[in-house]
Amino acid sequence: MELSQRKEKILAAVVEHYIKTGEPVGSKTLLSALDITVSSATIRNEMAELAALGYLEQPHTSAGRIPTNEGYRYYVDNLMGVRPLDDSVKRQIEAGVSLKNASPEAILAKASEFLADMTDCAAVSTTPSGENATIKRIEFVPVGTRTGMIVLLTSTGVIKSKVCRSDVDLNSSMIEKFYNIVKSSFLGLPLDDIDTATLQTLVASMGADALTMIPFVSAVSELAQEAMRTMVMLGGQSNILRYREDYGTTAYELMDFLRRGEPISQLLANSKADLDVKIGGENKFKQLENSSVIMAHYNIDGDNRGSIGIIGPTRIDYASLIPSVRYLTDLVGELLTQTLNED
Amino acid sequence: MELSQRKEKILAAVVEHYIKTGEPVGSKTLLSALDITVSSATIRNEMAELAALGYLEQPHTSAGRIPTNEGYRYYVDNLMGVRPLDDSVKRQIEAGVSLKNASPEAILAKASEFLADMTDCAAVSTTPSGENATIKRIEFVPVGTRTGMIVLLTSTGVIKSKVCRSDVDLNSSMIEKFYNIVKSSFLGLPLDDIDTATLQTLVASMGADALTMIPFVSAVSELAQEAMRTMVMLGGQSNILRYREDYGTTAYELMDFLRRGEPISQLLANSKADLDVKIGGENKFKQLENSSVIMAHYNIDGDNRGSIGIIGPTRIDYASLIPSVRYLTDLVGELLTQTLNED
DNA sequence: GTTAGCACTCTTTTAAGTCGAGTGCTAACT
DNA sequence: AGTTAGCACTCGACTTAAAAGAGTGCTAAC
Repeated sequence: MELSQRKEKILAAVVEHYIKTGEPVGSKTLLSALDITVSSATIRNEMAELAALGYLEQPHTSAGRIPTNEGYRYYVDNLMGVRPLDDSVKRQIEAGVSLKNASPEAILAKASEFLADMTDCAAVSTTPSGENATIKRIEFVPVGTRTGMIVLLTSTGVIKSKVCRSDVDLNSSMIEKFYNIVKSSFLGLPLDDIDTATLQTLVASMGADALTMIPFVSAVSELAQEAMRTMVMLGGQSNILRYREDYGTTAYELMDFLRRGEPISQLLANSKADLDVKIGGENKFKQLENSSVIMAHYNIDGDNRGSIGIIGPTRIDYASLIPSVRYLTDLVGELLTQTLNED
Repeated sequence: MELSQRKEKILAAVVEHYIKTGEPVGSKTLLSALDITVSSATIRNEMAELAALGYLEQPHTSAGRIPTNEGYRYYVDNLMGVRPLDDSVKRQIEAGVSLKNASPEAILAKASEFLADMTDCAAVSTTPSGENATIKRIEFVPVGTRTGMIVLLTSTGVIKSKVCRSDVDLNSSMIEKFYNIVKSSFLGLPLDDIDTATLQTLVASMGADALTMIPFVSAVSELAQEAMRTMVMLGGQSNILRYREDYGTTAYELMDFLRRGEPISQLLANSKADLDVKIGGENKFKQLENSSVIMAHYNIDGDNRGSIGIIGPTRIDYASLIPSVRYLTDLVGELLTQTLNED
């Protein structure tokens, strides 16, 4: 659908004004905001046509126009000027995510917290997917006579630990056996290769040692499960209250939706594009009917590994927020790549 | 301040009715809720006196009475029947906090989440204070040619890890030296004994090895700092919206207050009593002017170690929530004690 | 194709009036 | 002295009416 240049100008102005004020915008307001030398009547005509095309709508007969989801979409796809980020903003973002020697979880948690503060939206991020991760290292740290702590380190830098309780007193030969099993059967193994079937054949192959080793092996398997699960980091839920009246659903429902990480991670994972903007109903979830999501993927070693995004009202400031999310996400990707390659 | 038995009965009825409905309660309503055989006029007289004493107040001239903070206080201290918990509730709580082989952090996070769901309030918990914790174990896990991961385990079950980057390539003698230092200088040491002064004397005593060992030692010190810092676990922020109109401050301010863990941990730490109820302005923080906090301490090995609490409107249901918080907190204490002693 | 003008629509604001819950007070009663 | 019925009074909540204001759509002229 091609629009005349003037229509585009008007649509852009409506979107931008509405984003800024939250008020329906009328023909006169538009006139002063626009550098076009036409009368308000002309603008009214144009707006009527834009409304007929589905880009604008009226809350009620005698109010100004507000963009429809399609209007926003057209604006984001064709009209929005993607001005490059200000250097000061860049530096601000850099300062916001830099964390020395931190774990991936900590970096991502910090990133969503910071992004939320910066954008006044709720922000989410997911930890790197465990899909292509392998087991890099497993350590056993004895703690008591029958207990020890197993520490698992993945190729994506995730570290998980778990207390493991043996059925008999520990001794050095057991520990040695455990390390042998680790070496022969776990190290370098993709996380998602560890399922009950492979575990069973492994246990079967251990013969007499099986009984004493089972707690260790199953602990490792549980750790692998945990390490594979992508976690959702949430930040700035309180910002939802900032634009309360813009979210169609009640603020409560939205917050509740965010709290359950599951749908969020689905939301973020479903998008294939490098940077994705979902406007209103474009999201599958009805709780997000009146919300927009701006999300980007970060890469580790060039591999698409996880996402960072913000959730705001549909009248979110796309033009300035999209570059910010993009920049921050790239930065986090670099940071994570760097952290992991130093290991 | 001693109140006549009838006044107490009336005060209790007002408090309980207001807690239940949120509406100011008048003399006639009270009459039917009370098993006293007096007229509404008598009740009015009594209520007027209770108001003069500062236990009740009127939102406006022609409305019923609501309790003042002093009224709630008197109710909580003298009137509230502390009926023992229902067995079904107990079992529910037990199911809510039980988590096998979990870290203290996970247990506490789960506990506040569960408590929030159960009480419809926001819930908080703090991780065990590092005050009396000692270093139980330190492990070095080599990961790259110059990097490794240091894992620190405290006597309170906290596990922290950090990447450590050496200035020169790692070799086994360095690692051995590190373990010697750990053994002689760190193991068993209280976390709060590790300050820059002791570190400096330690480094000084190492002579020629100082240079290569500094990254390791300082990583250990950072880990100790981290392990000592009590963390605040937050749950059920969205519940704040449930009683939005009851919180004097805006919901936003309150959520924002919760988000910064610092004041919360101060709040919880400041109370010395085993179980503490702070009503409205009794809290130092102005964001909590119209909120009540019910908090309890959990003990590990009989030692007061951390707190769990809920934050709700002043018209929170003290009588039934206090025992719940108490029970859950005790349970968590037992669980943590058990988890730690098994190690 | 553009524009001035104007009637029309619909929300928001303001004002006024009514209703009702609940009180405080007085005077009588036990 | 304590209790109670009765009643005037207060003040918010709700209803209705009217006025104001913003903005449109349409028509007719340019």
